[in-house]
Amino acid sequence: MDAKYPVRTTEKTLALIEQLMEGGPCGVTELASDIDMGKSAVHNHLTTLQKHGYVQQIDDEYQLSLKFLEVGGRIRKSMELYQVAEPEVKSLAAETGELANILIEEQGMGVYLMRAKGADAVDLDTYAGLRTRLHTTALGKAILAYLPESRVTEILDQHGLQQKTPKSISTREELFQALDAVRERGYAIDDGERLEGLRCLGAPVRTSSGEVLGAISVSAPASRVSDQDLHGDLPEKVLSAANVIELNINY
Amino acid sequence: MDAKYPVRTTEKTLALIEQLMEGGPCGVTELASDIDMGKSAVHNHLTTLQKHGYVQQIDDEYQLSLKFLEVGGRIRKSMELYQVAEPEVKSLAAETGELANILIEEQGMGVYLMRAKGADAVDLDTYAGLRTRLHTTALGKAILAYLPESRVTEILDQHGLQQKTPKSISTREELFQALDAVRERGYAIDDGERLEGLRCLGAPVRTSSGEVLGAISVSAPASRVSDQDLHGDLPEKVLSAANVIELNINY
DNA sequence: AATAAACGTTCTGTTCTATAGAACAATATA
DNA sequence: TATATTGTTCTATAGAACAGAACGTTTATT
Repeated sequence: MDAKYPVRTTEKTLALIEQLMEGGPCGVTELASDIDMGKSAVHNHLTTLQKHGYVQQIDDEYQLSLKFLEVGGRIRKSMELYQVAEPEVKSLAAETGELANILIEEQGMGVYLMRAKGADAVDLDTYAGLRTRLHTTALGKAILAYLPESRVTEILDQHGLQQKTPKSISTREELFQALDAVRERGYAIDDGERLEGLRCLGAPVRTSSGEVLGAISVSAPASRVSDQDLHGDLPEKVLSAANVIELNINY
Repeated sequence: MDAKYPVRTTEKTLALIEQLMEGGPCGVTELASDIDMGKSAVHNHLTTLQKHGYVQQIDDEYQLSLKFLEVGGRIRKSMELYQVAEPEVKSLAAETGELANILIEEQGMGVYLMRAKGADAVDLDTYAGLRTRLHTTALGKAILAYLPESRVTEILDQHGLQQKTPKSISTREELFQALDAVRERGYAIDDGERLEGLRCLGAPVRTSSGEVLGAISVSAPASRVSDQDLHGDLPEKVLSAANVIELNINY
């Protein structure tokens, strides 16, 4: 995590990539001033990245290429959970007509592996690869509830409890109570904690030995999800999908 | 393309990433011998990449993280063609029940932006980010047909005409004839050229000024696509979807 | 049309640093 | 218990990254 002997040149390349990602296509001079490097050095880095396909030049501007999507796509494709869960999450979206997601934990953050839109799905700005704090979503809470407590506190120490909406969980006590509730029910609920008016229901996906691999969820506008749905029909569907995934993973 | 003053350290980092992508999770020693570097140097690179979230350590092995998916996802999301075409390609898949795709050209290669599976869709090993030779697919031919001829020959010089199946296009003459046919019809056909028994129909997406932005397609097993479909019903649906995309892009 | 400003790119000497190799601790193997 | 193999720490030196100056081109200004 700390890198005792960091490779400074690599860090500069990464800073450049980050800047191109945040700021979009850019010329050499502007980029150089943005990350505080000389023009020639930036030029050398850019042409090197271009040579290997990570950057391309369009209309006198440099920009990141879809090589990153290729690398990311291959990594995702190689993940067993993704292979198994993908068709199930799509069915779940089709069946409910809403938005269905898979999330995994990586470096203490939640990463969306994919989303599938049913016929009436809301259009959230989630996308494959998006990172989110675990405590802010039903998906994340479903994962946290089944991680070792030591790991949970480690994650809290690292990332804190940033609030998204007034309803968000803001203290550790509150979170641990919520996680207890998740373990009791077997699924997690987010009632407007991440986004006002949005209700989510997430269920963990675990191995036979109890290790948590990720979570799946359905998100829908509160107007379409009654309190009754939230504790009856919907959890049944999500838990059933999670169960099918677990069975297929454990052979 | 050539990088007159390449940053060698960055190239080593990229070689390491490439090796981790091809070979999967790996220890320091093995990785060092794979790419012919000292153990300590590899260790420094890995911890640097880890510090910035591109690599993670699991069970005494280093592996690439989904950070790449995040970067790739953000790049894709920022592309206007993707934003506009995504819902249309999904409808196309739903409507036909088959597999629908978007492809764009990047650095002379075709890159899949997304795929959408209809109810009966075949399960090809394509995925978002996958790169393919342009002359081997209906999607690629739809793009090549509307690129300037100078650019087409440039691409051929760079990437050649590798054959995938006995039916593949193997000479420049053959390709240019095929591209003429595409321009005449307005859509491209792949009848088993990429994969035996698979038929694809691709249509270009162009701006009002005639520039090609990419192509969309439907792929289906030959058993479900009659010769009649291939020149009647199917092109109509694909062309109509392409047209909707074009209208939405040009405002 | 002439001039100036700004750009991307080339090039080199100096400064900084990436790296091999040796040594260490920790774990696995015999 | 001894031996091999791993990941990691550390440092001197070989080597490379980079600032800055200069170049040719393009764009903006007067």
